[in-house]
Amino acid sequence: MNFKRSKQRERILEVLKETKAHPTADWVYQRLKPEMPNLSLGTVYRNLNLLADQGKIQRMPIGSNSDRFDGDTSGHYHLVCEECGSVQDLGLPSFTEIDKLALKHTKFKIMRHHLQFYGICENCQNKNKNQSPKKKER
Amino acid sequence: MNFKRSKQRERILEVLKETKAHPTADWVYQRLKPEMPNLSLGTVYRNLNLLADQGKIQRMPIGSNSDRFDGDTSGHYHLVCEECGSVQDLGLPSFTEIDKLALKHTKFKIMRHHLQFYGICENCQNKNKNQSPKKKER
DNA sequence: CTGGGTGCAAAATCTTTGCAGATCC
DNA sequence: GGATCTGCAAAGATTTTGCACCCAG
Repeated sequence: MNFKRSKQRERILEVLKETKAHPTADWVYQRLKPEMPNLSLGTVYRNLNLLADQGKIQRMPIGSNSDRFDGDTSGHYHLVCEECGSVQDLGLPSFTEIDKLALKHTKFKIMRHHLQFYGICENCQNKNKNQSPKKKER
Repeated sequence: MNFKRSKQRERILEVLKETKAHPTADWVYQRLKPEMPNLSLGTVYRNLNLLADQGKIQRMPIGSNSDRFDGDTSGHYHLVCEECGSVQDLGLPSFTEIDKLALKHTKFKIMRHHLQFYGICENCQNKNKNQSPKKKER
């Protein structure tokens, strides 16, 4: 494939690099819509997929309703709040030894791993002191 | 909630306990359709969600197009083939210490974690010796 | 000029849901 | 008998795609 540059793709990548929000396609779309009124959601999807295939961003398997993407491609893990669905980075580097350890237990050709922690974020912990729990994130 | 038993729910749970396929809702539906011709996909979804909420099965965050479920709720990790999309269990118990380690790095209230390895399964490794790679599992 | 990229809208997937009738206790 | 479940079909939500036009190289 011979890629050309496009303003849209460049901005999408920039937005992902700038934020810590681990956004969905629609979040990126809403974020860019004001400055690019003609932007279409289809374009956002196409470029997110393209960038992920090129390894410039990461698709995140957190099991939420919609795909999320991370502009930080360094090895790191994620905290997923089961109350509000938010995602944060864990300040802990990826354990590269895990792949080697797993290799010993399978004939699978392991390339990488993803690790997510599930729980309740600080914000929701405080909220719940006064309120009853709600919300169900699939 | 006051749950009643239903033939459908029982069979759905049994099917999940019996298989190693980490199936999708549709897989379960197709599997049961012959013996329960009136079964509807909506019922399968409802019961999978119910069983997952009750902790009798696990919803798997592997980032595939459709949700997958695991009837094995013991702590264990998964191997996801990026070629064919199949999922296998890794013969390695869950590292419970990981949660404690992560706790030290965040105020997040961590309840559990999920770990997936991505790569190429044995089957696809052999196939690729003669063929060109194909397929793209989102 | 020409092949990739975009916008738009339609289509494709996957999942949930409202409702009437069936089932469980 | 009454709450819970199911089947069915319609609706929702998310993501992909066909096509005509646009733009980078």
